[in-house]
Amino acid sequence: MEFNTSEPIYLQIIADIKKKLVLDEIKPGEKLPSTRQLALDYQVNPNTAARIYKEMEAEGICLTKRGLGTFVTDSTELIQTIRDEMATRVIEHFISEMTTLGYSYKGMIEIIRERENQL
Amino acid sequence: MEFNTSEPIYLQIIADIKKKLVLDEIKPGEKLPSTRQLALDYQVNPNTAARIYKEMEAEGICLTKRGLGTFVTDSTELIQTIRDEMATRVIEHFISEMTTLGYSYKGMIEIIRERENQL
Amino acid sequence: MEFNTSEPIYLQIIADIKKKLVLDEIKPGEKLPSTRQLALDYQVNPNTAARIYKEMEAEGICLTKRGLGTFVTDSTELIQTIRDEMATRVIEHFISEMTTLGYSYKGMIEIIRERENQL
Amino acid sequence: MEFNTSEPIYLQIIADIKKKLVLDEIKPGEKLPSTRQLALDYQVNPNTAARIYKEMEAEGICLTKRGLGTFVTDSTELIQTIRDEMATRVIEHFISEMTTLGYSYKGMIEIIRERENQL
DNA sequence: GTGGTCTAGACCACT
DNA sequence: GTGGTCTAGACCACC
Repeated sequence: MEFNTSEPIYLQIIADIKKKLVLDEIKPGEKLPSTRQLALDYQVNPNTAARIYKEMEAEGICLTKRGLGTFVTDSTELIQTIRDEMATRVIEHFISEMTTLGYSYKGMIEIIRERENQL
Repeated sequence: MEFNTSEPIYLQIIADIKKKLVLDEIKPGEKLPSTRQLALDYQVNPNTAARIYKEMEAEGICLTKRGLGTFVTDSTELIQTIRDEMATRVIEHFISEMTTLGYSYKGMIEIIRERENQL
Repeated sequence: MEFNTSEPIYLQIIADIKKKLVLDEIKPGEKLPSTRQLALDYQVNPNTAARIYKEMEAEGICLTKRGLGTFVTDSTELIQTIRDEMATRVIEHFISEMTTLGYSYKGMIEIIRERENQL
Repeated sequence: MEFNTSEPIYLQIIADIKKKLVLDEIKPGEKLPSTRQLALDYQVNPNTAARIYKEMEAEGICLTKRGLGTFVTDSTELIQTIRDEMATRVIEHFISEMTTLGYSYKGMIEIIRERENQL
């Protein structure tokens, strides 16, 4: 995985893990790799890996069981909520940007249709 | 203008100026306020204001004439290009994100329509 | 290092670093000194040092990894490209100037030979 | 004439006039345009035009006769000297730059020959 | 420890 | 008056 230099690495990795969750590549309740393994997987500092689980735990996405490891939440509702939150953020950002660029809602829809036809 | 604490002030101001450019509130070839004036307008340090114009000049959006001031490029083509580039980047980002979140093009259009009706 | 008063210090330092790069005194992918260290090395303000790396990053010569430091690009191709671009610029400038001064290509070669013999 | 934004306009114009002198487009002893006319010719501020003649006078290239105007020196020797000085500066700059880029004298000659053949 | 940003204030060259 | 550069020193996020 390549990192964008402008956004914090740990946030990029969290976003990556969330995507996997949402796309069901990681199943609810599944065990996540250890921080050491995570550090190896993403080629980052173990401190950074630890921070990632800490942040995700604070968000309720995963929880750490002492001596067992870190597990994804088994609440499918929470996963759905995450998905919705992510989508809402993406959409609001999109509409706000396009509006300042002078696009109407109609124009946005049109341009998405165009893209679809280009496939 | 209020600043978001997470994004650098100078980038927020650049984005603001670009918006004005794209929305034709600033005309091609027009003189921009002096760095000192810009600093007063946005309540920032003159140094930060200078940085803004330097950055924009590097992007080709404006050019400075020694002792005279800073001027927006008079190339309407370039302005149009900037607008198109901005739009393209926004759209591609949107589609890529929404696709990984499991949305179809149809779904995206639908959700935009919903937003429109909520206004 | 002594600075020429007419050219900005930060540009002189950038030129110095580029020279080292081109002459292979700095290897591709190598870590550059921290901004604070660079400031000490060249006896300039840390701010000026930071500006140097920022400028070089904009040129694609180096890239910074957050919290780790600044690294020279590991692309030997890019370094070669930089070298070629620098050489091309220098040569074209030379030929154009000498031509307007009334020199022929033969005359240019002759004068370089003379200089060589003066060593 | 287009101006380079990084070098002072008055120096660029002086260089331009010197070229004309060296290329014999301006003859020794010839009357130069008035500062007002010069300002119009180059589309610059009259202050800048005045500065140009002042600087050139300091270099001995021209002299102002009260009520008559500004005249180029009629010393062909001086013009030759100017030509030589310009050439020397250009050559030294070239050799120093190419040397730091790792070129030998032989290499420089070769590359000039190549350029000649490309014509 | 690393770079990124910002403020404050100074000096300079150019128009 | 205009931008360009530089110093000094502060705070922050990141690794």
